[in-house]
Amino acid sequence: MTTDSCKQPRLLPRDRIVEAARELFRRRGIRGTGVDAIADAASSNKMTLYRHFNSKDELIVECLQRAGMEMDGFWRELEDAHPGDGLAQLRAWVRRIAEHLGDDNCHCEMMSAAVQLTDEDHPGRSVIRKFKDAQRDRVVVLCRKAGVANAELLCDTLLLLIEGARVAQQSSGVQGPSARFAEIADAAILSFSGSGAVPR
Amino acid sequence: MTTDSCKQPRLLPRDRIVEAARELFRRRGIRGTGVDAIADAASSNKMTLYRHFNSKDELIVECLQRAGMEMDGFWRELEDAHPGDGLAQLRAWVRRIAEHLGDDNCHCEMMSAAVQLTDEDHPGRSVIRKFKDAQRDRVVVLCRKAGVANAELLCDTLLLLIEGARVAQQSSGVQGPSARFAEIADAAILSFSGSGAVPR
DNA sequence: CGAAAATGTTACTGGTCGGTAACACCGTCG
DNA sequence: CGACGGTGTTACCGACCAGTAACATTTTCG
Repeated sequence: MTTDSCKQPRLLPRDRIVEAARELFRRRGIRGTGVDAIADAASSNKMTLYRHFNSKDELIVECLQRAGMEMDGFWRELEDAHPGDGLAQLRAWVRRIAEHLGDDNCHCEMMSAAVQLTDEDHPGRSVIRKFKDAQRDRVVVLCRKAGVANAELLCDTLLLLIEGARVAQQSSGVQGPSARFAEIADAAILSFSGSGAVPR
Repeated sequence: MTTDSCKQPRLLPRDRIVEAARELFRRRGIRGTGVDAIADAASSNKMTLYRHFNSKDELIVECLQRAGMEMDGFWRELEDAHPGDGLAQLRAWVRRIAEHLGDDNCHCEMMSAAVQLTDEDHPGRSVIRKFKDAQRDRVVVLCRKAGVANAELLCDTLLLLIEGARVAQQSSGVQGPSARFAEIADAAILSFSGSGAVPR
């Protein structure tokens, strides 16, 4: 009856709960999702949930950490596909983000959580903060490897464009400004790398 | 006791309620703010609230509409300050957004609501959508007036950068990528207007 | 003034929330 | 076999939620 996605392959209850929570948080929002609904969607129950997590907030933290780990794997794939080539990795990064923009899971858990976790002291906020800082470091290194003149500026430009594309999709739909994200981001990369070590 | 901001000048109860709601929505989130808290903050009570609004959702809609009207006034100021000069209006727009980025009220009510109103059919979503569409139309007209070659592309670039700056501030704080928003947006305007009908 | 409208007060409903207690079930391993 | 750890079930708690009813009070205005 429930729209599940992780019951068949008999994952451990803990993993089913986390994945069910992530999906529900995406669809209904964090505050709009009750622990009962999470336990149901995970084909488990509230008691098992609270045996693994002392509170809903702890579960939220785990969800964010897992999302961060998935992104880490994502970056590793890029490095494997274009080893040492910062420019190619940047381009591939932009392309894959653009591809996922329309998905139901568009990898915007961090962004959504950052907006929904209004409490400044929520434990999830430090997870978001650390992830974003690490992401920024990674991207700026790629920009340097790509040989662009002002690596920090291109880095922040891309980060703003990406976050903007994700949130603009929530506001204006897929036909809004985010539809041209790939085009815009590519142009940014080109303009920065073109003025430095110019390709072709 | 309560951190009010609109009780002294004895506004109408309806206006006090809307303004109190907007402030609480900003600080605690929409789902995290109860109607009792809104009525209290407005130095009013739940009954008067429900005499003016049939539901909390109606109040949310009114808050979004009022936020949109404030932005309209904002645009009118820009037109008055730089009549007919699209390029100057674009620049002033970017500058003022950058100035407000650090504020507690950074004019991101629409964006926050777009993320928090997870229900696709929530009446507030159409308000957001209409506002964003109108904003896009306005900006693209300004870009054309500014004489840039690809007005639509500069328009969407700026819109993505702005939304990105606002949400990046939630994720990474004021010292994150959004700190360089003005610099980045100015560079975008320059690169577009410089390559088309070049000034000077 | 006096009536009518708007506002305030209290108390209540039915539902949901996060979180817990007590107990039953079930597979694993000794 | 029996003990045990992980899991499921039911019921419950106090707090909060959106929304309403009945009544008292204040404000507005003819």
